[in-house]
Amino acid sequence: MARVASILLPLPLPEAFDYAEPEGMTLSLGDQVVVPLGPQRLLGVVSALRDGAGHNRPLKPVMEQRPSPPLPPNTLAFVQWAARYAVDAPGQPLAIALRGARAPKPRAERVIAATGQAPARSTPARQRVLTAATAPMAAGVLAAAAGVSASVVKGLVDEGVLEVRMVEPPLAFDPPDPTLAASALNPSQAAARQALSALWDAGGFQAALLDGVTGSGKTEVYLEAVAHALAADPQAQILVLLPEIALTQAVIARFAERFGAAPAEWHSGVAPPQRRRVWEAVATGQCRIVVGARSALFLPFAHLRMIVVDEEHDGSYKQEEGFIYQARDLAVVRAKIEGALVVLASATPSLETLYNAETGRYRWLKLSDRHGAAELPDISLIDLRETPPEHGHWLSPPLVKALAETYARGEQSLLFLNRRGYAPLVLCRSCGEKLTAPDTDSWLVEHRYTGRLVCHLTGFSMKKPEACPHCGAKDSLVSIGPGVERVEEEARSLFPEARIAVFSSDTVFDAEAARTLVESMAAGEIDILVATQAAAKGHNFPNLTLVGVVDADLGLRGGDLRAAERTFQLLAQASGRAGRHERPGRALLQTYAPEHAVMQALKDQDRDAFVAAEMAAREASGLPPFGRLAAIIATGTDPAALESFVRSLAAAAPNAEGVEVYGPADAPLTLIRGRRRKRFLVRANRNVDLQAFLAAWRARVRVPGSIRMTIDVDPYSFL
DNA sequence: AGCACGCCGACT
DNA sequence: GTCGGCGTGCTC
Repeated sequence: MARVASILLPLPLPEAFDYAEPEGMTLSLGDQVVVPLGPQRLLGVVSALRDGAGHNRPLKPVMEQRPSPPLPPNTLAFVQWAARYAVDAPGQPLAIALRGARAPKPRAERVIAATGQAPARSTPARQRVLTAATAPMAAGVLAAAAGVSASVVKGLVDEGVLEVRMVEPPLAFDPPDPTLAASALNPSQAAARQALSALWDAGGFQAALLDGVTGSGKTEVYLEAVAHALAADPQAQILVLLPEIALTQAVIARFAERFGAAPAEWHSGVAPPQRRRVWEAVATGQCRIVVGARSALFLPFAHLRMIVVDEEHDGSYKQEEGFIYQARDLAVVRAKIEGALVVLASATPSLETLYNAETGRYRWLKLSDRHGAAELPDISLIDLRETPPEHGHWLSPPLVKALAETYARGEQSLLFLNRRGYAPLVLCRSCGEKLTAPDTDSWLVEHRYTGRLVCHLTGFSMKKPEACPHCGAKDSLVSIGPGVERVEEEARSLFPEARIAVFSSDTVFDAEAARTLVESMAAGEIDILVATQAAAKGHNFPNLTLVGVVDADLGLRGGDLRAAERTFQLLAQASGRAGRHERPGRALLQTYAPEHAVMQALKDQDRDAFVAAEMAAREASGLPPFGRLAAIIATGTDPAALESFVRSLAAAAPNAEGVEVYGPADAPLTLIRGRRRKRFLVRANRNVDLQAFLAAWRARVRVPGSIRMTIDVDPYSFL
């Protein structure tokens, strides 16, 4: 009797589909297979095998068993766990896990090599080519190295002096050498490294919080912990997660320097053939270290022993679209499944992580010393009610004075404002209309560099109109509020001689541009840098001694659960940029609410006070980490259909002890891309199986085709 | 996710 | 009178 194979497909299907194992094929769990689905052929993974006796309907056979490495059992288990956690179809995380397996294989490369034969006629150009052709290389590279045109190279190939070879790209990664270049650690770092090594030696699942202020040298500590693991277990694989791609290059360079071999890189910018190479090397255990963004968590590690989540508090770990997950939380789960050590590192840990550290679930390792001679900056608050900026300006007199002093001393300043563009809002003086994107009710942001109005939510953009599109009044549009471009304009008018640059995702759109700007800042070629949060983290500017936060209250106005926490983290990071070397730094925060607990805690550099106040508030209302949240968002183009759906959804909510359902309510962003949006918020006690509740609820309703429903477990965005 | 089937507007 | 818009539903 033929066997039945359950095949998990990378599609939003509710379950695995069954296929027949054909004659002459022997499948194993995790095998990559190609199966028919309707008219298409799809790559899937064997998730179960059983005897075919008693099957009740004819099954299509598996078409092909791929020779590629199988998905390891732990990875499959993790994919299934993640799907249940997110209350989504297992095919969603599987699609992420197979992203490398589905990429095309790296193609053989054409290279040119010398044959040893001498040319019949030698010319200076030909001579230069032969001198340059020391090793096989691509034709274009050779021509460029010799400073000749492609035709010289081609002529030599035709004559047989050079030949074309096809070279298979290397699949293997160079092994890291843990003994190579150990960092010198200060006593505090050495103690933390010791503790991490001890946890690793203890074996099995272990979790630690590596908690140290900016500049305390967390990276060296985890590098040495990685070295310990690599040396102790020659099979051990290590994953380092970073919140954004911009940081990967710097971390990869550190690893390459420390271990003499570059680790594998994994994020959305990696080319497909390279992904395939990484995927297979990770699945076979050949690749030892991966540095990547959140999706690297779904790589098919054969023998994962350690995961580092750097900047664990960073909101970028929350994936908000498609398959919705929090990579930091799933990293802990993956470590549990693998029996590995997970290290969460941050200068401003999330309240969730601090809670776990306080309750002893995570080992809490504190780094106290700031590296070298650097001291923490002096932080003071500027009360904008007492010393407001001039009308239409955004820099208050005390901040302007500090900028002038810093500039006069030949030192650098950073003006931090977490707002792209010139002005966040454009309105008509004549009719009062706020300009919004079509089919969306979020404001259009004015960008002066490009002369356009941009919707930051949908990417819609238009040329700034001459007249109000609503009432037709001419020259009536006014720009309200500041963005980085406007602050730059103001700084230029105050300091016309100063070298001023803007660092935002509009001026720095890729890793290369970021590196160039960071280097020129580090080299002292910029006096005043105006930056969004793109520049708040990770970089080290020795001559930066003043950080001015233009609008410290910005984050507090959002009114969502983590507003205070995020503001504290962001401002602590931004002000931590100042004075990281010999010179003392200072940070000035412009605020209308200097008495707010967040501002006071920042001024006193008292993280513990902030955390204690915030924890007490969360505990009193049963919010995370003391309770759990989920959001349900329903969208639809037809308001009446949406309304009737959310009514039926509300009516279907199961009754459960320790669970409250709020809603339906209009989402703060009522309209996006022509779809109206409604939200429910679910709050549950920690001991409630929130996923089971949500799954049961969803099973009770039929979602009409015109309505889209999204479940967001542990939401970070409340829009 | 594809892809097909199926009912309502502007064209040869 | 058709070609085609994408709304709805199914794929082991």
